[in-house]
Amino acid sequence: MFSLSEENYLKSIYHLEAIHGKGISTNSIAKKLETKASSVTDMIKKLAEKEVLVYKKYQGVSLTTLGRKEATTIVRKHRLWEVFLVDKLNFSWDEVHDVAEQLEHIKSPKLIDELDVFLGFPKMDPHGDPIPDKEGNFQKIEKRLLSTLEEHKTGICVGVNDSSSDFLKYLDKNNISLGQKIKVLSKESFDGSLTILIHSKEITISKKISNNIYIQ
Amino acid sequence: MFSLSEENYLKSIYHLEAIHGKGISTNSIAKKLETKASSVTDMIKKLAEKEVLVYKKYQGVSLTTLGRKEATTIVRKHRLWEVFLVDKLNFSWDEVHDVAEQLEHIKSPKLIDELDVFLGFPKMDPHGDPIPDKEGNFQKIEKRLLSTLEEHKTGICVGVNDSSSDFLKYLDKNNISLGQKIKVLSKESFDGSLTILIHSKEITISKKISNNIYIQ
DNA sequence: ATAATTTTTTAGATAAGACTAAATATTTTT
DNA sequence: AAAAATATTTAGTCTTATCTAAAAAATTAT
Repeated sequence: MFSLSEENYLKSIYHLEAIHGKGISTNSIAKKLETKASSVTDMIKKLAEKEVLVYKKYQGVSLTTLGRKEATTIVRKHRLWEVFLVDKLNFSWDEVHDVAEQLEHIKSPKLIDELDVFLGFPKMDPHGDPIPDKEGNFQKIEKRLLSTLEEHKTGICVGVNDSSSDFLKYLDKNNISLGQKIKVLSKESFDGSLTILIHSKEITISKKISNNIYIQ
Repeated sequence: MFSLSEENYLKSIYHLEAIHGKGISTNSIAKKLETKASSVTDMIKKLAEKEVLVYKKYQGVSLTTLGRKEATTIVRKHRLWEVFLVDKLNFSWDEVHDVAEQLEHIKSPKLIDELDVFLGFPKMDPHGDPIPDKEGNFQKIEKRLLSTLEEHKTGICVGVNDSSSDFLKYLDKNNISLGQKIKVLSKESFDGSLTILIHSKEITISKKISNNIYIQ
């Protein structure tokens, strides 16, 4: 059984491994969890004893199979709760994160599997992220950043890279949502900003924005 | 904002006040929470500083209006989640308590009010206990213990006094559920056991059982 | 009303998890 | 390859919530 804190470490390391591969540094974990590197060292030692990750002084950490399984379960719970909040309780996609962050720590295998049934085994959460099934498997969808799309080409928004309320509200304001067609009209080479066509309206978005939108 | 531990103290004191009135003893709180009296003293001081209860050394404690409001909210959350688990996720009434005990601590006013809407503003939880509304009001239902019913009289089961899985499973096994008609055929004066008619079947139940069933 | 018992509080200790500051490794720069 | 900069770990402290053991107050019994 893992504490709330341990679960949050596992989840963060899992997400960091998805981006950077094995060998996650103490500092990057500290940044992600908004804590201090010294706290991370302490916790890492504890988690290594529980055999959910491998740790060698001054080298990064890597999840074991056991650790990855545990982390996947937490991610599954988080994303299923997000679907519940949006589909059943009228939450918008920018309101779900903080609540799901709490709900993901509820311990009850029956709860989460019945929730999955109740929701109709959804494959995606409201931000386009895949939901692992009971066994921890999920489909990896093809996607690329909007910022990599060439001029005059069109893509369909399939996900976001940042689930903060601020960013999602910005997207809402500009009518950018999942399934939305986006055409790149022009690219400014100086700052990487894009002028795009969305809902037959032209808008210009910064590189930072286009770096957080996934298309297909 | 209250910690998980503080919330559990508030809830226990609230339930104890409902039975014994104001002035709850350190020891009774300790028993209810399965902790030590010394721990209770510590926590009581803390809660008194937060003005959710009144505490005077060597005298019991009483909730303030603020404290009662906070406790009512926790009870509301607990009971709404129980309804959700039974109505939507196929839990039986003996499986909900432990999970609801976790869910009641999730912090999000929107979550609980939307859940209330989603469930259709239920007035009762699966054990027949009333659910406080958004303002903290709930209807107090008339009820008495089955053990107080006279011989040859009939009542309808409207609640239970113990929500432990063991007790509820016993009731299931004997076809005793909410709304069920129960007729007392005879009362054994020696040990208080009752022979009752339920579902046109005669069964004998101990005093301890009849002391945990509410009828109307 | 005094003794015995029970209840409650105090004092001091412990564990989890976080922090600061200092020490030690490692990496990067020059 | 030494110096500078960065990253990581260690050592010691703090907070929250708990515990045990002992002291103090209140209650009950004689």
